[in-house]
Amino acid sequence: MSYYQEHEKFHVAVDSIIFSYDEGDRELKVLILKRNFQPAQGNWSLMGGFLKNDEAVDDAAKRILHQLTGLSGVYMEQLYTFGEPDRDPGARIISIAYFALIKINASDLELVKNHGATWIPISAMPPLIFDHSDMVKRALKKLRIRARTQPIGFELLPDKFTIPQLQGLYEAIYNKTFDKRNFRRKLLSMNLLEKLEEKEKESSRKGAWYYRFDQKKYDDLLNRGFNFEL
Amino acid sequence: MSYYQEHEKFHVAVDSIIFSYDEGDRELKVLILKRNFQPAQGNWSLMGGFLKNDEAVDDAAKRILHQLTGLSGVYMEQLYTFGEPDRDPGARIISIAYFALIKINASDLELVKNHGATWIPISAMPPLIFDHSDMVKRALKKLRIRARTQPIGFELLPDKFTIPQLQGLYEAIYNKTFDKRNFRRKLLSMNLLEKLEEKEKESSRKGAWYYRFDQKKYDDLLNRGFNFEL
DNA sequence: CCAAAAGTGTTCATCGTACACCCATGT
DNA sequence: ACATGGGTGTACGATGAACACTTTTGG
Repeated sequence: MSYYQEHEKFHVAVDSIIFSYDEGDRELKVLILKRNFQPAQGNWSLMGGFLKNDEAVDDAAKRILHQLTGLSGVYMEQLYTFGEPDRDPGARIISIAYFALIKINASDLELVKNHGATWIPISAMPPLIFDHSDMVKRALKKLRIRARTQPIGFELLPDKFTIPQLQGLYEAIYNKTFDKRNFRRKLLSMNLLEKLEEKEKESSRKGAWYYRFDQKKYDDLLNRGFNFEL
Repeated sequence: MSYYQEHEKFHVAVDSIIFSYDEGDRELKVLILKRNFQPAQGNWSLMGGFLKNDEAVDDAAKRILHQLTGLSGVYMEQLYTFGEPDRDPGARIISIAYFALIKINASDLELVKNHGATWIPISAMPPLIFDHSDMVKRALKKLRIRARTQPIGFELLPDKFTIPQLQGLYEAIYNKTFDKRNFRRKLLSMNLLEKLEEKEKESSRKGAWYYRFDQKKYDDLLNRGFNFEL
């Protein structure tokens, strides 16, 4: 105790890179907002907040996401801790960055009104305050690794989705196109998707079958040493 | 500023998982020590220390490694930030964990004397204080991913090493054996190793050729989109 | 009947994996 | 001469990549 008290203490913040996929323009987007306090007031920023006493860091990240979006039960993962002494000119802040994957339809309404937040395509990010652009860059890199290695793409789509939708998502994440025959075969060969008896009819005459990600099957396969790999 | 001051501050520590490879018994080892202050005095712990004002977090990790081993210029990577409120019963401490890869010969002497530190095989880790066992577990997982994905195995070997030595290292990391013909072929086919005109004669009659990792070649290949993959 | 997106099979090159024998040398 | 670890080549199956046509249906 007395030993601990000899040492300095620091402000600890959590900043979140919130991703979503917009099926309209087939782009991966990040939620940013105009900062409403000093320093750097009025500039673009990630959503963040300060850690509280008796609050786990994971919980702080969830709380901050909930404040902005009203969402909970969302996929979140700790990304990296940014601790340069001068990263925030206002004060020394240690920032623990998280990234979140949300379904864009599920929110989209209150948040824009309440916080002046906007979805920006990753291809058109404006400069962000402090080291927030680095955070986005690192988050995107990690997302690309994760999406190839773990079935988290589904976190960015509605529960029911079609194979062409899923392919569009992956093409947005990696910014490249895939052969639709190979893509479909590979995914279906994993036996992780359940085909529904229902078609999506908005985006084509013929209609595309809906599928659903089957978490149980995935857990089973994991236990047998299966490795997701796209 | 005044905005920042409304918020609580926290002790921030850095804890390091220090790996090395012991060619004697072909085991991957972690450096742990008997904690010499309360709470949990006398129990096994990772090496750690507190972050200082005006010190970057990376620098704190380097400083703490240097204190214990006298080494610098070592491969270190941030692992994860542990922030449960009650992870340390003495006080609320946010701990940023790093892992380091060192060449065991390069140190091994002063540190054991000065700090009561010991190299323990990962297969025989005793219980550690607080969440330090989780840290080791997570570090090992990340090391396994890294070693397959980036040429960092060499950080655990002397500059000159033989293919059988390298294979022994990878077998220790993954706790499985590899076919020596396939292992050799795969590594040499990457064109990352420079063969030296010198043999290692300790461990066999015939002797094994020394090789050296060629950082320039690797950087060149990286620029051409090469991906290391074992 | 036409436009527009969904859906389907095959071929080929590449890569991972399994596997057994000879080589060099110190004692 | 023999024991010990170092070094080599081949065959087979699996996987990833390239590629073009048919199907459905609303207008």
